Amino acid sequence: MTEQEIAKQFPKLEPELIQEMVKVADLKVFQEGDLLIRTGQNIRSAILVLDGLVKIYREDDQGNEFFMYYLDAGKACAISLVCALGSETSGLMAKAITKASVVSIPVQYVDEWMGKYKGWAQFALSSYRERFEELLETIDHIAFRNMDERLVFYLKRHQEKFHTNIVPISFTEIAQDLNSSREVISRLMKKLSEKGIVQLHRSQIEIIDLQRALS
Amino acid sequence: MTEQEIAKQFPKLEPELIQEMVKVADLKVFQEGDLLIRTGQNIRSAILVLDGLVKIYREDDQGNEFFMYYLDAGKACAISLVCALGSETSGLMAKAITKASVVSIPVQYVDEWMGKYKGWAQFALSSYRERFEELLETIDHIAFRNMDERLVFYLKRHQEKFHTNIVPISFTEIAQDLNSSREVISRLMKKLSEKGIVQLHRSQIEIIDLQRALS
DNA sequence: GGTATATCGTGACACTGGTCACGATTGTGC
DNA sequence: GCACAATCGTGACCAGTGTCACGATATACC
Repeated sequence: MTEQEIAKQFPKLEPELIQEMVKVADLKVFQEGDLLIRTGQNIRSAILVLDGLVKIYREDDQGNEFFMYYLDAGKACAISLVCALGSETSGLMAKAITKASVVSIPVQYVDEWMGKYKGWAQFALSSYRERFEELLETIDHIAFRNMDERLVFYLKRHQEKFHTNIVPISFTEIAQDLNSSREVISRLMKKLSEKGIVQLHRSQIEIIDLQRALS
Repeated sequence: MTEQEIAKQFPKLEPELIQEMVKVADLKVFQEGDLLIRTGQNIRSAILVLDGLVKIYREDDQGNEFFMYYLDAGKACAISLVCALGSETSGLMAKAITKASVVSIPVQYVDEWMGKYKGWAQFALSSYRERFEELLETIDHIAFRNMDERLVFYLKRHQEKFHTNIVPISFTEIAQDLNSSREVISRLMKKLSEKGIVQLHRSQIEIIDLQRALS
């Protein structure tokens, strides 16, 4: 982990802060499918994503999981900041869906740097803000929208984060992410393909034109 | 607005900060039913609740509103901090449900104090954290629970915030808050009263024993 | 090639919850 | 008392979606 690597993804942090970070933080590399944060785990470090993509889920006591949002390079897990400060456990799960490098910062520094480096405080705040907005958007969808609209939104988010029209995710996994069932996704996907919005292939979906879903 | 009043509700803020706050902030008093924040409004000040109770809603473009949480004395509207900093508009609505006194802090100070007063930065962060947790809890309910459980949770929150077993809210309003319909609430309430969990009176509900709802 | 596994399609059915229609009850203002 | 509004109850119906059952197809591994 070099200062350049961090500075590139987190340009708003002060050089001195980055120097200190290199000294005290760990670089952790996760492989595709690895869990960064497990439900119920006591979180002891804040997490900044240097590279790769991480999926954040909410999990309830019955083991239902619900996809909330992606974190990519330059983003921080707001929940890890929350829990780091409070030493609390969380009902959250973070999973690497590509190979991912993250900077892991021990609890005490998260707090200490808040007063010491203005850039850090601003970074933490804007992380909260962005995650907060995403949560609100998520609430909108589950509160006000039907499954068909939510599915389109799901595909759209994937398209935006991966910059590709190929979604290599099985219906089963999509169903889990949306807290639905495979059969429902299957039915809705059929409708989307009939409308020419997507093309279905085995184990992957090709997005043709999501705009058309508005009609 | 005196320093004592503020210090009483916000004991963690530095005396110097409170002095400055008295100088630059406004005290606004809202009557029951008044809107503090309107959907789509550009928010120009952060809001701290000194007294009374405020209800926070999410509203979508079709005018559906969805109750998220209460703010009481000593709490801040995290969204007003968000939007204050970013000068953005929000899809949110804040309504006074009792007579409420709030401290209204112009945008520029919200940001300035973040570096100047450690107590302020910590207060802002912990506001985010608490609101974030509440949002997660809200997501749990709409994602994983049925309307009957959500209704019980709604009553429970009211009981906790108001410290009373009398809920003076019409079925129509509860239905709006839960993004449901009056008839559904009516049916579920009947079940709850048959189980002895609540007693129904005109325009108000008496909570008898919410614990029993678990069975 | 053959077997196991993952993935997907689909019809039948049930349940939750939203909508409609109508009426009953209670409170309010005159 | 009387008109009116707000509140609540309830039956009928329907749409969305979760569940079950079963089969079809593709992929992976031996």
